[in-house]
Amino acid sequence: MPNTTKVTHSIEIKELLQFADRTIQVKKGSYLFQEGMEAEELYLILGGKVQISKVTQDGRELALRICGENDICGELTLFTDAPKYLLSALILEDAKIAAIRKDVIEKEIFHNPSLAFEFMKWMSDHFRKTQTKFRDLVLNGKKGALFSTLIRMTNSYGVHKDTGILIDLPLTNQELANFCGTSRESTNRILNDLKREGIISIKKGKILVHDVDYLRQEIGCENCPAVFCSID
Amino acid sequence: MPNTTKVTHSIEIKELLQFADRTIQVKKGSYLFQEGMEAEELYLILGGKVQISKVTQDGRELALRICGENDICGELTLFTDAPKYLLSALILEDAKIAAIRKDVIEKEIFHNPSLAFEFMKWMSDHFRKTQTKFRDLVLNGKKGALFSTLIRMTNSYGVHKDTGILIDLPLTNQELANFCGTSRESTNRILNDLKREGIISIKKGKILVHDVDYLRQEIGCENCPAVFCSID
DNA sequence: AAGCAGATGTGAAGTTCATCATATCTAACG
DNA sequence: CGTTAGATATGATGAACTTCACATCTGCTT
Repeated sequence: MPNTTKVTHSIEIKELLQFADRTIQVKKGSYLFQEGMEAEELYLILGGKVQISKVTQDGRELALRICGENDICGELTLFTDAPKYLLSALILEDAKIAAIRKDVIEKEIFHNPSLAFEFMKWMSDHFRKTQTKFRDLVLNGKKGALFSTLIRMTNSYGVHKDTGILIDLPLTNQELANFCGTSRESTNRILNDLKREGIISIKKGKILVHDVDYLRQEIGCENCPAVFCSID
Repeated sequence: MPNTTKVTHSIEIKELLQFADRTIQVKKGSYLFQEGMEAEELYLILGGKVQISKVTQDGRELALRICGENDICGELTLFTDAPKYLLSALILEDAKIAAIRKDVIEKEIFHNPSLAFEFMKWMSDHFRKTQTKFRDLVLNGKKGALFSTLIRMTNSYGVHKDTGILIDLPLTNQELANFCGTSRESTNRILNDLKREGIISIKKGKILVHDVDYLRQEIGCENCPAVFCSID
């Protein structure tokens, strides 16, 4: 029975699009969904940026991901009868988004092995990203949390320049702090240390990382493939 | 096309057993697999306990899960061509374990929609557990990390007694600390505070939690279903 | 019963981080 | 161009946590 032939699968995750119910345009600053809202759809981002985060009872915010083109969000309640979103999705940049009904996706996955396979692969990759990210946060202190976040952002939204990698997203200190579970002030101090050491520089709210290797080394990065080391 | 009929699925995750290559007995103290080993199988625990953890370059250990009967481990490299285990699996209690070849599982999932569905459901649940656990670690400091770990252990391995819930696992301070990313000393101090306040007591290396609600309240627990709040 | 190894308990000192306070910078707008 | 709101920068203070050191306890072995 065991057979080493590789299973081949011919579709990609963005082909979920064909099961979309509708496509929507959402403006920067609004929410695609919020914690506690009835969860009946999951979303495929066609353009723009969406930040997924969790708000605590005492008003702090933990940012988890920034999704861009071809990312999926709102997937957490699939395969359960949990009726409500667990996280909130804030639009960071005007976005075009396909909405896919949960029941349709579940049914489709049941009948379409290629889609099921591709979706599982996505979940698996997504799990690894999340786990390694949190591992960095827990094991390397607040500095490590920030370094890890910066590295991931270079992998997801980095643009290569002569002098380093530009993270092509406008980010305030507070927004970065939300990804790290730190205070705005701590984030600011660490960023300034990095500036003084020439590791990064900041222009117009965007961070240019001159020396990613320094950041990697400081958190004992094991150079896992970039697909598992991203912020999306 | 959209149809609200609930998809029904008739198998459970333990039916993976039918695809097992072999069943093995593993002794306490040995490793089922270790980081960096060639990963060709995933495992279904039939009995005993297995702790999954990550060892850092500087020798610290972050414990992630304790798996018991009907749990799956070694699943992280499924659906990728990553050839090596990313974590280590230490046997805490003599275990009986079914080994299932990755290529067999991938193929089977491709051809068996019920299995695929059930496996996805497992992955989805597992993701939620992991994410909420880490959220607790990051948002509520080391004390919150320990409280969260204790709560999860009562859900996974708790036995109800007159005076509270007994976590039926022998755990040293160091082992608990490894789950929280803290030092042994900090864990010890927090545990002693809890003892003095009558929240817990410890007998023969096992923790009896008298007041789970106190722990829940301190970390702003949102009372999610126990299936998402466990340590396995 | 004595001895030993591993686990627990706890003070003291140092580091990391959050919080509060306040000053400065920057971009947008009349 | 001056005003203003929001963002950044930085000192000071205290809380949280780690580290080191050492004492004590506990269960196991001979």
